[in-house]
Amino acid sequence: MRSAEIRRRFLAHFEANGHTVVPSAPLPFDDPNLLFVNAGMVQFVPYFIGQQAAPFKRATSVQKCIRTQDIEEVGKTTRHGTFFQMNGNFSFGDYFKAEAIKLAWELSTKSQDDGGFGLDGDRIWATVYFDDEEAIDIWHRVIGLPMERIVRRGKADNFWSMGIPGPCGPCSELFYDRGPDYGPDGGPEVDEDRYMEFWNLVFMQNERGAGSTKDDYPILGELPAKNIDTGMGMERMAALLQGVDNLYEIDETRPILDKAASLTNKRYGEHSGHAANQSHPDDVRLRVVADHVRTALMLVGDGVTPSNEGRGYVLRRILRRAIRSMRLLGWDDRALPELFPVARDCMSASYPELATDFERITMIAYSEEETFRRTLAAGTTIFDTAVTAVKASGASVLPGEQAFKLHDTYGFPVDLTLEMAAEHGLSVDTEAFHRLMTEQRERAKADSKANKSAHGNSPAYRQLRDLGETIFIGYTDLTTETAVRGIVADGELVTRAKEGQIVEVVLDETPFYAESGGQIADEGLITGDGALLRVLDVQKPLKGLIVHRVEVAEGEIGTGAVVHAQVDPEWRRSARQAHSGTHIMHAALRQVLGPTALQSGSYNKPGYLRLDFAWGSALNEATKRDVEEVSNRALRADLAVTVQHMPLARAREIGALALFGENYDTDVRVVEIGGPWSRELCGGTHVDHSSQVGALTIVGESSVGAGVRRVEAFIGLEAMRYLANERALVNAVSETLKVPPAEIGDRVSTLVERLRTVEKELERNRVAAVLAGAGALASQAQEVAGKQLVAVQAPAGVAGNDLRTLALNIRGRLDQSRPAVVVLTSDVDGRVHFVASVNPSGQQAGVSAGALVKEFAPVLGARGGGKADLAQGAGGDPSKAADALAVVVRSLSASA
RNA sequence: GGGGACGUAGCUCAAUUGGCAGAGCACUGCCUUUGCAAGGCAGGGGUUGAGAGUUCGAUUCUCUUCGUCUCCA
Repeated sequence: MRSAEIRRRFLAHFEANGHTVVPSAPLPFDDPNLLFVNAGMVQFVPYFIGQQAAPFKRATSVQKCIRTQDIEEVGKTTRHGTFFQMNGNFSFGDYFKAEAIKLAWELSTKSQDDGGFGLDGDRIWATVYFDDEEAIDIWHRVIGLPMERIVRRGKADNFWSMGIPGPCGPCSELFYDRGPDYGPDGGPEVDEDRYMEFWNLVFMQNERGAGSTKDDYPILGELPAKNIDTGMGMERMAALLQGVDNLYEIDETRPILDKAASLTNKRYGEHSGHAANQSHPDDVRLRVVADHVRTALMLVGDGVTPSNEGRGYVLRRILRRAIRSMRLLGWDDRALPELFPVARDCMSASYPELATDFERITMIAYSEEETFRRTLAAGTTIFDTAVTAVKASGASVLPGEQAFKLHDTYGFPVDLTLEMAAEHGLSVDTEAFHRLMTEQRERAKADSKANKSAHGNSPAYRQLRDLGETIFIGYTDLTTETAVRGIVADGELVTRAKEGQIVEVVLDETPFYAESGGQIADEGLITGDGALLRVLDVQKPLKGLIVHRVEVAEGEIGTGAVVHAQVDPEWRRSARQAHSGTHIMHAALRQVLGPTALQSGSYNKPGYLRLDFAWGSALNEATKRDVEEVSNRALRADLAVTVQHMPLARAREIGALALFGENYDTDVRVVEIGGPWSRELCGGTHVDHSSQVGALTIVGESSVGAGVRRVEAFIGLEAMRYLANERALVNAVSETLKVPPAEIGDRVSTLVERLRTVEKELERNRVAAVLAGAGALASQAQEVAGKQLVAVQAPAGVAGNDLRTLALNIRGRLDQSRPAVVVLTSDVDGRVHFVASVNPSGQQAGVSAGALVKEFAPVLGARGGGKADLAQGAGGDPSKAADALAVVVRSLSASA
């Protein structure tokens, strides 16, 4: 049975049993503590912890998940994959243990003809928490599972919590016996390879307290509303139903593996035993490729782009690991263009957007491979020099420091270092390498820990949020009378704030828009009770909590005070223009460049907007003009801006654009400009008609990373002012150059050209003037101790580099077969500049320009120095020049 | 968020305790040669990313800033 069919049957089974089908949340999730969604229940957490009322009693989903903690183990074992899909069913205070167990059992064992998975019930085992008699009873008496296939397990295996105080509870896991080929008898306690876990049922029934370790915490009491959270591993079920050993061999990954094998002329499984730990390194590499390529496809599909931090870094690592695994298999060409289309064909049955979005996805992924190839090329040269150095020193071990530096600074993977070192007959000090890696890891960890305790998720916010949601009325009103619900100073709840303090204030309701969706926070005032608060920033640290950072400009403010909140209307008007302008620019970009140019981030504030979008190359002038033209035509057309609320699914149906990485509620706000002309999910504040935006002018276009470009524009009055400025500038230049504006370009380039020629000419003349006296000075050469010596005062005003040129020229005029020494001084604005130069013959005779300078410079009271062939310096008293030159003569005759 | 490295001619890169900014390829001209990565000679091309500091003197050292690459969290 194919994975897509497993998915379909799963959802159908639970939908038929009263569950609402909820689409998968995007992988990048709106939670600072979570890089990616890593379990099916993540998007339902607010319902489980009671922060929000669940809109449905029962839900089911197939959730995309990513786990990278064990990325090094991928391919080596059968159980680790970086991407997987968790099929789940959830109950929020509705059905509990009996129903959950029954639903799971039914679907697992129902015959395939009847829409089930058709597993043999006699080969299913269940584990339960050791004292969960209720679950044991259900398994045995209701389902009919014999007692010998019900296994009691401890807290580590069969008790679930989120790792922090909150809901928790026992679990029950379903295992399938894959038969004696896979390992010894005896159930999951003996061998979890033969007995494969495929479904975990969590019975959320208790409250847990704080604890020190993973399974050391008190279980406090029973929850008032009990919940069910289950997870059936899609890949595991697929492996069972497709009769393959592991998740790398199911229908959604095996074709990628086969493609990699055929490219590299490998035969998968040729050298490996049946058990996972008997895998040949090539087989491990093939599995890594299959796993990582699929994961990367899903990540890029969900809007993640490679970068050097956060989510983007995880993606980069995965892509690069895939590429270098191919390299280790012997494939040096571009690998991703061969593999991504295969991965797309594997996954698009369940995720059709991968096919429609494929051009954008590959643009990002392939350009990352190009970047990596450049990195590898640079690293290889550095590697080669390191190897030559090691060989030259007669050693046979490449130091760990070298391997670490290659990895840390130049991004050259250590496994490639190992492989290439071996080709040169060298080993690598891996112990030192790992020590350095650990040091770096600890540095980063210590830092992030120090950072977390500093600010982060303050409990004060949580307390305030528990008092209820802040009501946002800013879509319709800019002022309101309301009460101060709480004040936070330095992360602590306080009751009062004095004049001059900067604190955070939470109100019962607010017209202030908190920064989100790229729109900057509102500015304005909060007054009342004799106090005047200037609003500096507005943020939403928790869902449903709006926090105003304010400066207490006058008076004092206390909790409970009735205040008047007033958004600056001018500010808001401009902010609305900018935000609507962003949508218009986005639509215009997609109209001109095609649907690939999808927004990946934005920022807008009064008068200004910035939009990042997926695109591989710089926009030329004509394209920028086109985008501007389309945008401004939309403004002129005076399109109506409308806002409506609808279910997320409906919004997707009508093609509303959703931003990557944003987490949307099931009920979303859709902003339309001219109906279908621009349709985006957005919580921002907008104008009523596009003409109110006024004007839009692009002022910059740049790159923000591989495959992402950024446009910046001015909006409304700012756009007009910008253009007016430009016009004034052009007029000024036109007037100065005395040419019409249209001819400025030509005029400037001829001017620059001419200036350059004249400067060259001037330079030549100056040098010629300096060198004019060279012959005369050279003729003043004297013989001192068998050496030619020119030690003279050059004309005044010949400074630094010119003096050097002169000295070298004079030196060139002397007999090169014999030692020649030139020392010149010059009076430059009351300071002496001097140069000494010795020809090669003179250096051989033991005369050093540097040493000479050190001898006579003190006579002048100056400093200088240099090398044997040339030395120079400056400073001191010009009247001592003759004395200094005399020192030179004495020194030369003495050295003879 | 923390660490490392790099910004030099159109491109790829040099420049030994701070002391004449170079090479190869590309470009222009001439010569040689009937051509398909030809040879010779000559030449043009630089604000050493930007700004400040230390110094007689900074591509080199220090600080700031911008950009690129990279590792870790």
